Amino acid sequence: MELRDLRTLIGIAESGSLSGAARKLNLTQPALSASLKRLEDELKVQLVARHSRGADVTEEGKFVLQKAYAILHDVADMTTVAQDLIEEPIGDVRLGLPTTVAGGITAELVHRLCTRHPLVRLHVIEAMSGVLVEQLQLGRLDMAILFDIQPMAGLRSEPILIEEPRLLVSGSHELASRKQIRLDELDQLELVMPSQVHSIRGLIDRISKSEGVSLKIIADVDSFPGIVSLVQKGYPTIFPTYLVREHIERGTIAAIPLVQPRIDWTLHLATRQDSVRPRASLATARLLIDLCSELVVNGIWPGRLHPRRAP
Amino acid sequence: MELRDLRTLIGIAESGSLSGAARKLNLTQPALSASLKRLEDELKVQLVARHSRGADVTEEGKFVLQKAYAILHDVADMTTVAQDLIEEPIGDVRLGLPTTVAGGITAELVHRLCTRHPLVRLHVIEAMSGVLVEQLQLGRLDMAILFDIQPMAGLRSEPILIEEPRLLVSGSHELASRKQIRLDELDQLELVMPSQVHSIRGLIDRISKSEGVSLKIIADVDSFPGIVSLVQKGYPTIFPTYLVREHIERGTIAAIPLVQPRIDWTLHLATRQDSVRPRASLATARLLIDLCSELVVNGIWPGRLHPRRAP
DNA sequence: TCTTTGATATAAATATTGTTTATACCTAAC
DNA sequence: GTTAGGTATAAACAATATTTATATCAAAGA
Repeated sequence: MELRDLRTLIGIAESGSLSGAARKLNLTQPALSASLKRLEDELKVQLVARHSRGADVTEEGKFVLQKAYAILHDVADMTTVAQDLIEEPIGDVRLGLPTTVAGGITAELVHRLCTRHPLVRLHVIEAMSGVLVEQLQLGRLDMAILFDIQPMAGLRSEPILIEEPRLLVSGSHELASRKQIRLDELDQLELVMPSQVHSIRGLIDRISKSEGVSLKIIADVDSFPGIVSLVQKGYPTIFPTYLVREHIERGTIAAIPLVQPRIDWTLHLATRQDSVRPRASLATARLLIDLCSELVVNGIWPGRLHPRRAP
Repeated sequence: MELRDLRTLIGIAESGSLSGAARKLNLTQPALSASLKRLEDELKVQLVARHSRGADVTEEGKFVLQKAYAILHDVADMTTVAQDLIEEPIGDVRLGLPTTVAGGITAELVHRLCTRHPLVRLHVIEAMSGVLVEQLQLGRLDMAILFDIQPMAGLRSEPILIEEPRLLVSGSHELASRKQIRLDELDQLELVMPSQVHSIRGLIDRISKSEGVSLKIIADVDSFPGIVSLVQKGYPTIFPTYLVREHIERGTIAAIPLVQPRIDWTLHLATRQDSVRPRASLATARLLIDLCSELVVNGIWPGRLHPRRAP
């Protein structure tokens, strides 16, 4: 089946005759006749009742007609999308970032976006991964960085990079000089962690359970500065290192790689796909991914590029 | 634009190369290449990045691809609908009927449907017109007979017949022998009527207001048998005559045509259009319309066919 | 009633368009 | 370097949609 014949059907429905449709579509009447016949033969339904004063769409035809309109409407949508994609990006973009990511990239991203795409206005919403997924689905966000996302209708997601969280201890902690540490060694420590609504906590809980290690978590702290100060006071945590980079450089916090098992997760950029004017989203996504890749390649953001991004 | 090229794009996306898509679509690689070029030229966007190891859909291409899937999905839907239309009708049909219609046609409709389309199960829901519209929109009904409907998304409606309500008085009433009556003569009478949620009452109210006639309605009665017994006790009403046919023949109720202004309304059959398997609905709709037309033509149902049904 | 008008159907010729064939070229992998 | 697997391009070819020309039909009007 081809769109040509659907356009024919619509033309006939709207003009009430094959000849009328032919005039409207700049074709001859036999061409219309043949086109309609093609469609009817393919669907094996009589769509149009021809008579000497014109032609009427049959009851059956009206059902098919309805679908034909929907299809051609979507086709028009598609060309609109394509048009939009080649024009200068403009409009609002609502970007959701998890706490552990937002602090490190927001400023630079906003700066680059202003420079490269001055007509795009960026709204950054910082929240937990779970909240971001919800907001995305509700349409309140255009895109978000998420952890280990599963495919969802209307969303397209792309892996960006793989992060390895580390054991963070204060610089004066007895473990501070360790080059690596096994998960089962942690059962002696009094840890602080974010609560289970954070995906990192969920991951740690799952892994420690499957490894048969019981961690002593003495407090759930859903505050990044709170966790940092607790680490410095002697309560270790397992956390991505990006945001504590300065502390590590100053030596006030040590970040010890975890081995056996190795723990990592993938950061994805998930984007809503239903927009009819997606160019602003697309431009932002590109800058965002470029920025993240750059930070990782330059070693500023500890982690490695996802294989699909750096082959 | 034609579907051929959209299929090409999807094939390339799914196989990761032009040659792969060509194999899958039973075409040669240059044909695919040309098809893709056509699409890209038309949309003026590069959809696929070609390289020596295959081809990747670009970011822009993914937006277009998404729409392409939607379109071809709808095309598949359309063929399903068409298939359904030529097979033996089967399934459940939920039909909504206003009170003044249900009593007169339900039995015969069920009987005919059982005979002609034994695989179709009919559910008749009797309710007020306003309720029926709601239920239709909510998807709880497949079709309904409604009064003076306005076009709505997802519904197709077709006029069936025009009813003229009459003044019903008891056989012994002083007006019982009148051949016709003007609306302004009714201001002396003590009337009963259905409440304003019924469309007949809304119509009467609008007309009497615009004609400057104030009717004395002494009770709102939302019960058909209630109204009939009140008429017999001496309180006239304005009502369709179909359901009181027997009373009229026995002379216990007289039905007096209203003139100046003439009052009428059109009964429509409204059908949901979003079903993927509409043949049962369609078959039922046809029987229903045939039945109504028959009753009108034979004079059993007072009214006249809509001009579009009886040219 | 006969003619005219405006519609559709059909067949053959034509034009367009998509497809294949043949070839060149590119790049990653061996 | 050679090979394998990919894409691009041009010309020949095939398929198919379109036009032209004609036949047919039904309703409206003389």
